[in-house]
Amino acid sequence: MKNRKIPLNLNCGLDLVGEVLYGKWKMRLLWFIKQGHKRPSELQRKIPDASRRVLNVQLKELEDHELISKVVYAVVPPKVEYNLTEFGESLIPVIGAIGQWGDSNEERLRSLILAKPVLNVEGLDEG
Amino acid sequence: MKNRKIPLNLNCGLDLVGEVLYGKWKMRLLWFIKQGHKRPSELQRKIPDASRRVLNVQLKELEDHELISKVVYAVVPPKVEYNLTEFGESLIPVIGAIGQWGDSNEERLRSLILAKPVLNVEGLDEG
DNA sequence: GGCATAGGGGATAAAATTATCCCTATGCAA
DNA sequence: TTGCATAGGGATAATTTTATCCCCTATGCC
Repeated sequence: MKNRKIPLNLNCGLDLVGEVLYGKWKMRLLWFIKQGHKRPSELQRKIPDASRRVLNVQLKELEDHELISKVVYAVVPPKVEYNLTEFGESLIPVIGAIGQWGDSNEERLRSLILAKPVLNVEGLDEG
Repeated sequence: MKNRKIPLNLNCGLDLVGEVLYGKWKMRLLWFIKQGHKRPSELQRKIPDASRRVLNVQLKELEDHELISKVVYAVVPPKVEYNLTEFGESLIPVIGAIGQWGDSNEERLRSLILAKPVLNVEGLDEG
């Protein structure tokens, strides 16, 4: 999301959404914040597969895109809270729809995704 | 989508959807196919920013994930048609919701995305 | 001083995704 | 014979996205 070599396509709604929602952890972040997990450390615990650093970066982008707002409390140790903006809230039903489709088709998706075309499997000599 | 070094996360619906829908042109491909643009050359004309090769690759993945089906006619010059499967059809409302959110917020999104933090602008010497 | 907490971020490496280049094949038209 | 339209794909380069490493802030407490 820095200086791009390849120009952005911002032709249609899908392009625009992609720019703010593409990002491995972004939808999950929005979702968990919506569920009340507002602090960075909580989010990290909710998404242990992502490093703290990565979550920070993606949170920053969500903030830049005005989907979430950040409150920094002047206390020690530091305390930070993220909240959905109204704009971000309006995206929740969309994310909900995506997640629900995934949940509804969980088994099928899982097997499709894990099904790799059989090739060069050791032990399957053809000679 | 080949041999991955980093293991897949398939924890929740969002992860699963991501695996089949992440891909710069995939949602657009599904959408255009739904609208009746079924042949590769038509799709290419609809999405001129993507190369023919790239569309082929993504179409193949959509096919592998059973969201579309492919019909090859034994004619010359070659003729191919893609159609949404029932599974792919079920995804259309979701894509519709995403695109609609983007369309509804087009102006705001466009300015947010294009708004880059001012830094090192030439002509703004600070000394 | 050393440690714990809670949060941040620069630099760089690694991985994944996209794009580019160039080749295949067929029949018809100029 | 070259050119065009149709469709497909291997190999590799370029770009973008994620991940890793390591260090930083500030305060209170033992």
